[in-house]
Amino acid sequence: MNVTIKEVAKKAGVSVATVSRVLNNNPAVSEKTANIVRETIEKLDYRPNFLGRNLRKCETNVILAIFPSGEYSLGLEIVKSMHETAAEYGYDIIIATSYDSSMNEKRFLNMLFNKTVDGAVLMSTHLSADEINKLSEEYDIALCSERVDGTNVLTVTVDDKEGAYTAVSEFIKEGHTKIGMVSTGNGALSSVDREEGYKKALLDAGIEFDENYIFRGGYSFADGENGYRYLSSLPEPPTAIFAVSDILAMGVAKRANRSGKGKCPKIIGYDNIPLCDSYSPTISSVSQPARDMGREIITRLIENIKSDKKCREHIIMPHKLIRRESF
Amino acid sequence: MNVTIKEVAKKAGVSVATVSRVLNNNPAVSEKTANIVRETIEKLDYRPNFLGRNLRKCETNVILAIFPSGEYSLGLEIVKSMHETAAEYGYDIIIATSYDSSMNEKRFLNMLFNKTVDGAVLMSTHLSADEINKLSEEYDIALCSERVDGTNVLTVTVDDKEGAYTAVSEFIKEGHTKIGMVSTGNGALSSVDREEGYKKALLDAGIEFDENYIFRGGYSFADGENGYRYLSSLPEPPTAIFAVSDILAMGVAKRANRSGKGKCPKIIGYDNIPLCDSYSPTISSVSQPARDMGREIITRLIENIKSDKKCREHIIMPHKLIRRESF
DNA sequence: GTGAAAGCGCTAACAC
DNA sequence: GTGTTAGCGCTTTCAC
Repeated sequence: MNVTIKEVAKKAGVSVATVSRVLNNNPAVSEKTANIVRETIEKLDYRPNFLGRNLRKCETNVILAIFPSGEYSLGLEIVKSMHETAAEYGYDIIIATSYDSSMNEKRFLNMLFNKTVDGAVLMSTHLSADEINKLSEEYDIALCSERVDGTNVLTVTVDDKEGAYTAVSEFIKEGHTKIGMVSTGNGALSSVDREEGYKKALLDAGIEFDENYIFRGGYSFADGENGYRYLSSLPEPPTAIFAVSDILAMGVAKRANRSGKGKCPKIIGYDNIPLCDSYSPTISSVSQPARDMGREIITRLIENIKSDKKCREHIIMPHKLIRRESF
Repeated sequence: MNVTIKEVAKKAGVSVATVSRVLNNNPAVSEKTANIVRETIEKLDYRPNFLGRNLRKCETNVILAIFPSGEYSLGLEIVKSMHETAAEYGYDIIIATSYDSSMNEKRFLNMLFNKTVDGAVLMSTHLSADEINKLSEEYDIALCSERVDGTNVLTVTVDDKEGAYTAVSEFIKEGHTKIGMVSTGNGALSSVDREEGYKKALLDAGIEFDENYIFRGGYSFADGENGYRYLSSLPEPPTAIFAVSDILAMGVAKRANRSGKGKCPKIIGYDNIPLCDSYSPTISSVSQPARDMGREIITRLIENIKSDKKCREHIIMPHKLIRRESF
């Protein structure tokens, strides 16, 4: 067993309470005794056991971030920023990857129930609005980047509809009228919202919406490739394609560049992941302010954890279209 | 406060000891009482508080994985596999990203000292061999994918020298004699070893080694681009380039494809990350068996944690050259 | 098969 | 300014 607070107290000739006070920078201890204690701690190479502290305080200073999958690059950016922000407040982030399985997700949420973590950020979830609301009554949770209809919990998202609207409007501004979209078919609200934005942009420009111009698949690069294959096989293939993620856009770009069929369509992706700058061609994208999102969600969540009044705001962050070679 | 084991005991008309036994599937409790307890647990929606359990047992069933950075794709693969393996044993993995800073690394290692985690896997480290050895005397740690000279701890790596040797030998087999290398200059042993392999392959084929054919930079895509710029500016530019990571190889490929200068060199990367299949061109690569590495390291580490004899083996996993468009 | 009770390492109320 | 002491929620010996 390790050296405990008791041994420090004994060796330093003070009580455990005093050692604890020094440990927690309690000012009510004289400089002199504090120094003795600190020296003893040093000498004994004492490290406070957080298990004891955690049990006593019923808190762990750890926040769980549930991630859909390792390939979710935007999420990595957000998590990085969450890490940094959390560190400022003395919190740690632990990442759990659900691999898009609701079983995994529930397994991880157990960490809330059994007090292993103080709160959780869901970066994507399979829970229903009801489940989320119920969870939020007892625990500090937040949704990040993916809103869920009918929930009343702290949420940070970008306005997906607006983002898509901006992208498609840019296409239209440059004269495109046959505009394809590569979306996902799993009912994720972010995709649904982006489809809304796509439709609205067409509508506002007096272009008729044609369901055939939307391809719906999964999230992978290969899905992007399939999207291009499908769209380019239409009788009147689109001259511009909007994809709901950068990875999808890259899949589209790869196939488009190789097809040799006529002119390559213009492409805009979504998320503005770092790879956009590196891919060949570089990919235009609707940027979500990952850093700000991470900072915002963690700051608020920690406030919720510390105080007892719960902020349940839905914060919408601004987006930005970044133009690169693909458009 | 939540419902505790005490309340369950009271409600069920048994002692806390019995409830605890049921919780831990201790067979020494009669089916009948067990059922009553289970029903009560259900009824009260009782969730055991792990903080209590952890303190008592002085273990958390959590393993820390220290990651160099979010961009380390092979690491993501390994971690995924670590997750899965750990789950089988009832352990969780928490990921900490050091962003290649030794300060962060030390901060995270505190989790070992303060008992927040039962063990740690370092996927890359700035600690010295001495520090690691010392750490390993008291804590269960393991090195994964990056060995450190002079350490005596559980380690899983691929043979970097061999992997590089294989790649470069393939180039030679196809008639290349001017072979460039894009390496890193930070002294990481994996890079050093790969340079050794590169040299040995040349030597064994009777090709003279020329220091000018090695470019040393960082780990990023841009470093790969710089590597190509440098190598292609040599009086006799290489016809084949071996890069110590896939991201570097992609940077090389991007610049090479765009330069228009003569014929595009053949390229082989390292790690075989998923993006190799998706990049344009697809990238040939030396594959590290990420899944097996993750499984191996976690299985052994958990064994070490549970038993008290420490396996300190250095396990070397086999590599494989995957050929794609870039070679 | 079950219960009483000690104690894991720590913090915080209370007393002095 | 410092010490005493009562737990936080759980597991586990030791009785019975």
